[in-house]
Amino acid sequence: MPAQNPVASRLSREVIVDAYLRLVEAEDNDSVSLRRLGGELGVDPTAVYRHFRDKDEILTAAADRLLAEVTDGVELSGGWRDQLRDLLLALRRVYLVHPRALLALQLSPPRLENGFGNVERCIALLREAGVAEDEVPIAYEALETYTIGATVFDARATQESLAGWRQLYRMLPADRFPNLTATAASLYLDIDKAFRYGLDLMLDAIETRVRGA
Amino acid sequence: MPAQNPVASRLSREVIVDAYLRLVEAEDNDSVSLRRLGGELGVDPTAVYRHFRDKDEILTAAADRLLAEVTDGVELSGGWRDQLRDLLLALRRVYLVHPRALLALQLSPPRLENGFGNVERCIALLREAGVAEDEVPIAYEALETYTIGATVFDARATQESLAGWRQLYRMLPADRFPNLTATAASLYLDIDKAFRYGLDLMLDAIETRVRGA
DNA sequence: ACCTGAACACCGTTCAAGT
DNA sequence: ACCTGAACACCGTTCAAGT
Repeated sequence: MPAQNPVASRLSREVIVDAYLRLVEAEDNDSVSLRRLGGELGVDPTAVYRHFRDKDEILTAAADRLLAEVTDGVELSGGWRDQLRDLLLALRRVYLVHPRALLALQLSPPRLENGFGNVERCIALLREAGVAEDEVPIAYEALETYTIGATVFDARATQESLAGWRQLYRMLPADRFPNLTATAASLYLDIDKAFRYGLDLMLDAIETRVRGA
Repeated sequence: MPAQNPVASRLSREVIVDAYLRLVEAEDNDSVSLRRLGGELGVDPTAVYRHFRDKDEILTAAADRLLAEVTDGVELSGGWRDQLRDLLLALRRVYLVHPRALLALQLSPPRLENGFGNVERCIALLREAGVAEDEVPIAYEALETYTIGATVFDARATQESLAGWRQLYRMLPADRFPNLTATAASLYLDIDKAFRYGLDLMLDAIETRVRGA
């Protein structure tokens, strides 16, 4: 029985993705560099190029893993409306924590993996709701783009930046901005609530449409 | 009459912002570096630091100028619904062309400038519509976040990336993804139309609520 | 008062060399 | 087959020096 080479196969796609997710979670820093990733792995910064074509491919692999958790972590019950709502809120939760990795998905669709369960589910629920067949794609797109777009935008915000806007609006000349100055103090107090408000608007309107049909 | 120093005051905040917007418009490149900006201005790359604290402040100044154009470029007519719709579509148009500069606004609200007209207008229209006073802020937030978030997300997409997702979804195993494979060919054919669909859902629901009140 | 230019501390990525 | 390490071509930003 020959001695195992202790250096052989220390790295793998899985180990690299693990380390990457550990780093983004540990630091609220904006970005994880390959040099930091190499440090975390105890390996030369360029070693990961033996397993991934470029940095984007690492983000993509990480995102696929995260997306698979969306449907795993949520058990759906109730009518199509509640299920659709819970699914999109679960999607938001994942995007809130890892906006950067998940945004990488947009530009390079991953090959053949496991993160598509939530999309299948969403479309199935829209059909179940009775949305007209030719409206299903566009309705899905609207819900998806709202959820992802608004969430990635919200993920960038900080309490300071939100308070900064409130204060700026409050200080504006009241004669030229009567509505804005009056509303300023109530803005951006709960961005999650605002997201849910908008989602419910969309679901309300869909419900009304399928009832009328 | 003393000779003017030909070098004096070649640079100004305005000239720098002009050059910056010229560059982002000319190139579909991802980012404009300060070295390229210096080249465009015929000046050392670090000269702009005499007029702006950092790169973000340049983006912010550019964004403020763009926002002012939102209300300038659009003449509003009709009821609150049409006006609100036109205003948000005009906001989308500006964000589609300059997503990066406008995103800089989110984190550092500009001092005392002229880009807030559209916000004042939106809130005024929601009041005019008859939205309950305590719902106005959250309704505004939902509409704003949808418009900006979805648009910044859409601005990143390319015809190739959209086609890539269509094809990926189409190739998935039909037994595990019956709805997704069936819908795949109809997805992402017109993302502007999808945005308008979602916006109309929201406006429909608001209309229904204020009628019921 | 404003611009220059060297320098600093970073990036992602390539590629010949090691083992 | 996989990792190393020097190198390349970039970044944003600082700061002493020029005029």
